Amino acid sequence: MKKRGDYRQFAKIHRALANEARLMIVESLEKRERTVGELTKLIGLDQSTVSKHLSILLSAGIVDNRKQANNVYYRLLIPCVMDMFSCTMKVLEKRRSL
Amino acid sequence: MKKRGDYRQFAKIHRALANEARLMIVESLEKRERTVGELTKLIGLDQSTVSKHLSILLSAGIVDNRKQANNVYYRLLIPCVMDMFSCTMKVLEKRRSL
DNA sequence: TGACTATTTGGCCATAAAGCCATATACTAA
DNA sequence: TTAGTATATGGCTTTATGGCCAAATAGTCA
Repeated sequence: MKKRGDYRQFAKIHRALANEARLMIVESLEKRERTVGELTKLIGLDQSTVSKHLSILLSAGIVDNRKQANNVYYRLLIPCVMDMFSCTMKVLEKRRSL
Repeated sequence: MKKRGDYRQFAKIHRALANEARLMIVESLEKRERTVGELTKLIGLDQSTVSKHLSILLSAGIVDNRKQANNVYYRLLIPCVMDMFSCTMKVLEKRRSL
């Protein structure tokens, strides 16, 4: 990690994960792909809001999508994102132990 | 990862890493602790700005500090944060390959 | 004590993020 | 074609973020 642009990209990816709703989305995509409608029901925010969250995850490169009939299915592109969560969890544990 | 509060905490940690300057700070702390002054020189932003970035990392539980004479030394509390970067890098690689 | 150094805090401004509603687009099915 | 369903986009408001400057605080050393 050297160039200025890399930092920018890294920051963008972390920013994409810096929101409760998007974390819920990513976690729910761990097992299988889901439609926007399913995710909207799951998250409980306005459909347009969920759509915007998805476009943020998409442009960060964390998810991918495919269109089928009326639905757009989103899937997790980078499984190691879930591993990041285990580190995040360590931060929480450490903090609790202080 | 189940409770609403967990998502909030996770988001907070990722938000702390969602900024170029803070990423530079974290990376520079990988090898050794550093003073605010050293970090300020390294980052090239106003010293007060760097101080605020440090307090964000601190309250996220990512770094820790100790005071010695006139200086405050910051150190990386959770080394696995660096591992997260390797996943972030994978996101970038995947995206470039599309 | 007073001057000096290092760091933090408060105030302000400009920009970005997150939410909703209303509307537009894309596709399906009759 | 028309109606219906699923998703995305534009506009708006509120709140958060990131930067700087100026001032406050904490510690050192004559």
